[in-house]
Amino acid sequence: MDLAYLLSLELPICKVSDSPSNIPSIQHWTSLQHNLRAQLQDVDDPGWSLNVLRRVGGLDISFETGTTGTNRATAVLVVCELTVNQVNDENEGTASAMTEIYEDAVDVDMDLPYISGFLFVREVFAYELLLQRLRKSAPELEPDVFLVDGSGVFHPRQCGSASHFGISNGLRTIGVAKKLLCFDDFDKAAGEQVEQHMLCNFGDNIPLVGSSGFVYGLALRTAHPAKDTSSKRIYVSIGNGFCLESTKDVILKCCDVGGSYLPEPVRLADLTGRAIERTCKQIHQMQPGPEARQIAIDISNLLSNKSRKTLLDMLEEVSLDLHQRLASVQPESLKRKRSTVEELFLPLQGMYPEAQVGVLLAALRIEKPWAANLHKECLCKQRAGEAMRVAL
DNA sequence: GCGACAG
DNA sequence: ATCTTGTCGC
Repeated sequence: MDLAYLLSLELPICKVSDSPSNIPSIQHWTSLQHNLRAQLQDVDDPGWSLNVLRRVGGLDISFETGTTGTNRATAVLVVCELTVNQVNDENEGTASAMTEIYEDAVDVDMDLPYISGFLFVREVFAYELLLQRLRKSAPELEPDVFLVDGSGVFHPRQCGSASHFGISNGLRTIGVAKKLLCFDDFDKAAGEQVEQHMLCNFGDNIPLVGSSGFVYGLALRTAHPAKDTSSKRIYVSIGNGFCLESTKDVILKCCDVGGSYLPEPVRLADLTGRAIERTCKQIHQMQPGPEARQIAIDISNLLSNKSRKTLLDMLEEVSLDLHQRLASVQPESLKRKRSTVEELFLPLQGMYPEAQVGVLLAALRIEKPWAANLHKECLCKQRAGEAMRVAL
């Protein structure tokens, strides 16, 4: 850890003029990582096998674009279910696919800067919130394993954010990084060795070995050469609850179902976060203020693609002033069955009476084709804004 | 001494 | 993480 680098970030928790020993948080975080590392489980849970894998979670955070100053972001949890296709046109035994069965997003406010080696400070709090919300609203959908955008044991103290999240919450986790992390035991030279090594076929991999001999993880080719000619690979590491071999097996299973080099649940969480951020940006141009993010996230969380489409059609059919408040729209003017208006429009109006019609239309236009079959409970049964806004 | 460092 | 531009492929 380079202290000059840390100080140059102007951490709000310490003054730039402080001497290195006066950075309590860094020391605290470091010892927390050492404590957690001692509890890390790097062998398979008893009874684990790839055959029992049913659900896989993906966690990712997307950042606000454009606006300077405030550092807001959207954290997303997606849960996918592994489905075995009955129809095997080839002689292979199991052709499988992954379907999104759960999706949740929360607004996060990042006060703290990103510091290499301490990613957990920024991200794990949001992941824990998403976990609590999952356990509260759909405990039966809890995944068998969580894929975390970041690394696990591939870390200077062998406790990256994936391990941190897994150990703290007693979960099986895997770290999925898109870039190599370099530190004293796995330095730039070791990293270059790995990057130069060609990985040609799906599943090809080389270990990430530190100068101490410790195996931090794998560089893994996860794209099929026919589909993706680029040399993109991911760097996977044990998070918690698996050995490295099983970690690799789970990742490969999540990768050969989609068209990306990213495991499907992580890819979908990423797409969802980006879609929400795009919508936030559009809303923000019409109506500056913090409520824009909340509306975009609520609409994404609470309404299925189908319900959003219905509401959009309903509101577009009647000519409305985009600047008028939602509360001023007469439900009687909407050309839809009374039950449809009661289930969709009235709850929406109750949630955002003050919002401009144009803002709601923008939020309803969010595109998430990958979630086409995702079912959401009807709006009137949901409680709006509950625990959705957090400040980290 | 300088730059680089998962997201 | 995000911005950018062009390029390749379906």
